[in-house]
Amino acid sequence: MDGAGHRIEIDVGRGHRRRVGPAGRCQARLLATSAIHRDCAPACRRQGVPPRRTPMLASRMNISTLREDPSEAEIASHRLLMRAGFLHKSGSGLYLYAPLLKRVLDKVERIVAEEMAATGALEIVMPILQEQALWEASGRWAAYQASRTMLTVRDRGGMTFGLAPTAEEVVTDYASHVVKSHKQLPVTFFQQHTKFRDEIRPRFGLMRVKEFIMMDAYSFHASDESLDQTYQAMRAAYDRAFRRLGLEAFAVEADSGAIGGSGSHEFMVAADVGEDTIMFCPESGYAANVERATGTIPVAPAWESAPEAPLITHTPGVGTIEQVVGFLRAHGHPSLVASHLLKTVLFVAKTAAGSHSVAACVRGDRELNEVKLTNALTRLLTAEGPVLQLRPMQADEVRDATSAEPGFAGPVKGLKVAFCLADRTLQGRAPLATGANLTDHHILGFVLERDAAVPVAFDDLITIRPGDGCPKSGKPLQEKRGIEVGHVFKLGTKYSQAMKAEFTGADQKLHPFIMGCYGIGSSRVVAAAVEQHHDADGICWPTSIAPYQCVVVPTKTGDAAVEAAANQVYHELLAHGIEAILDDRDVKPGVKFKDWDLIGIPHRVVCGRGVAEGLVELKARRGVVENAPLAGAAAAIIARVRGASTPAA
RNA sequence: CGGGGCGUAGCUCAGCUUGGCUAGAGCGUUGCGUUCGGGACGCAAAGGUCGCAGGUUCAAAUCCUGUCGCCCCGACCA
Repeated sequence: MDGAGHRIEIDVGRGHRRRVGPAGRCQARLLATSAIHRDCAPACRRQGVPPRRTPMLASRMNISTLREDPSEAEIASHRLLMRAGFLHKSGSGLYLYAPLLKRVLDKVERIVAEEMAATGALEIVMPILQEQALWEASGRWAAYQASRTMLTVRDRGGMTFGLAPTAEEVVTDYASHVVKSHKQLPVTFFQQHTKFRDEIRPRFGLMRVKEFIMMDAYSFHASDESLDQTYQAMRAAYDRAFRRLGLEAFAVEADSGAIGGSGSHEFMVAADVGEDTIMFCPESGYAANVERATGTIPVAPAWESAPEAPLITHTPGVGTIEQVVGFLRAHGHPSLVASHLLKTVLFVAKTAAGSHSVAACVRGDRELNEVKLTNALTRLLTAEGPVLQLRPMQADEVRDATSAEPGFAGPVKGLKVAFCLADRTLQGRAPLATGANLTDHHILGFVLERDAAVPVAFDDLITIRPGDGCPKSGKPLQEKRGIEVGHVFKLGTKYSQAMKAEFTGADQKLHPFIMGCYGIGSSRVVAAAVEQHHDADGICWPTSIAPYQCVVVPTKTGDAAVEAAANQVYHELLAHGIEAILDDRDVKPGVKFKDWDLIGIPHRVVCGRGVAEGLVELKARRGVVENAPLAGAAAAIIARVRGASTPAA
């Protein structure tokens, strides 16, 4: 089979020169190329042979570049992937991967798979349709229905299925059937498959879509130490994979969200268009998603004019923090600042057992972090399972809970909520001002631990912001934006316990698996790579994931010497396993240059005016033009490609 | 789901306010010719149920009602 492939290539080379027909289209070329596609490439793929020798003529590649940006595309990756013809929108959040993108994605998946396999992980394929019963066994059906993340479908028999947003249930069920003994542990399974999430709002092209491709891995362990080892091995494998992918990615502490579990890190690619905010400390190396970040905040200056005892004060029409501060400063408290206020935000929290009203108190100058509140509530409500949904109270619910108009709530007499939490920075006996649960009134000189009319649980509830102290070094934290391209979780026994997935330990007793899970958004990696590697002319693919490594551009169609030179370089490259394109299109050179810059092929060989003197031009996508002798051109490109695709580890 | 915007040729958009000729332009596509180193030029051509449905009117891309879709800002996540 291999031999046949080679022979066909040579045929292409020979038939290539002869021109037939007035438009300069070459019949022999056409036939030979389609023969290759039919006979060689699929066969190679079937045998797992890398598609390295697939010859490619630009005239047969269905290149469809756009001169203008599609109106819907806002960020670079979306804009450029669309313009260069990598992507076609099929529906909102649904994309067709064009031939060029398929090649990029294949390379991403291949690198990820190699790094996973290098850790000893075993590749599998799981179904995308998952039975409701499995998800009920883990207890996640309700949560995913509540958040409406999972799209459900029904078959003709009336069975309900979910479209896989992730696969903990399926793989845990699998492990429980095939892993019986601690001697088989640890073991890690992974797959690279389509995931579906019913996104509230798909956006940014490939960045946030309903259907995407993700590598998801799941590890099973007999001990926490073993989980720790694999968790660290996975983090290291991610580092290697992202380096090979040409991405600058870094790990940050993260919230584990709906997946659950104890420890969790996200892998971020720094980008201004990223949807996540990261707090970090250059001093200590601390980095965390703002959903999760902790830190120290400056102590509020003393409020000197505070009353000794709680004092109900008429504050007509001032419901917001700014208004209250302004009013009180004008009425006898000129030194009062927002940090002297206690802000009470009211929520309704839903669990499997029902709904609860919740009051959350934070210092007036700080923002409440709803992720932290959700987690704090979940800890408080251990018996009821996790908080499935947290939403702010509507105005009429606020009136019911406080007997006052919105804007005057406080943890004082008249507050009717099931739970009251307060940020731990409010601990201590400093007097504050807070709503009086009475329209147009606040209470001044309020000391939370002395005067609260409801039981208060303290927890970390505020959103950390730049300038707050790093929890490790105490130095000011900084902020940046990132694209989440990967995530690692320690799941513990959350799923194995719920689903009774157990193995026999050395003690001859049954134990639930201790689990970890790990994901890399392969299709999002592609978008992130473009965000990180582009310029005004188009995409600049890292060589490791470029759809092709080199393009050979003859600038004079019809000039026999130029075409011969281009053919020679092209076939030399192919013969050495370089993924090369020959731009045989009968268009002006400028069109070719623009196209390849936009598409982002890393290396270019131009055969044109220098050919008469035996010279061609070499140019890296971001480099400058260099002249080289025709005879050494292919070798030079080969050296560049090889050098780039094996980065120092 | 709340707030904002948009649906007219493959793409980017004019036209709509103030209803009225055969619905336009640029890019792209096809043919012929001239060109040929950074998105050439000339000539010719194809391509539209103006998102869909209903209404008002002698007459609707244009006005009204409904509906569907898409995009942007906020709450979910790889």
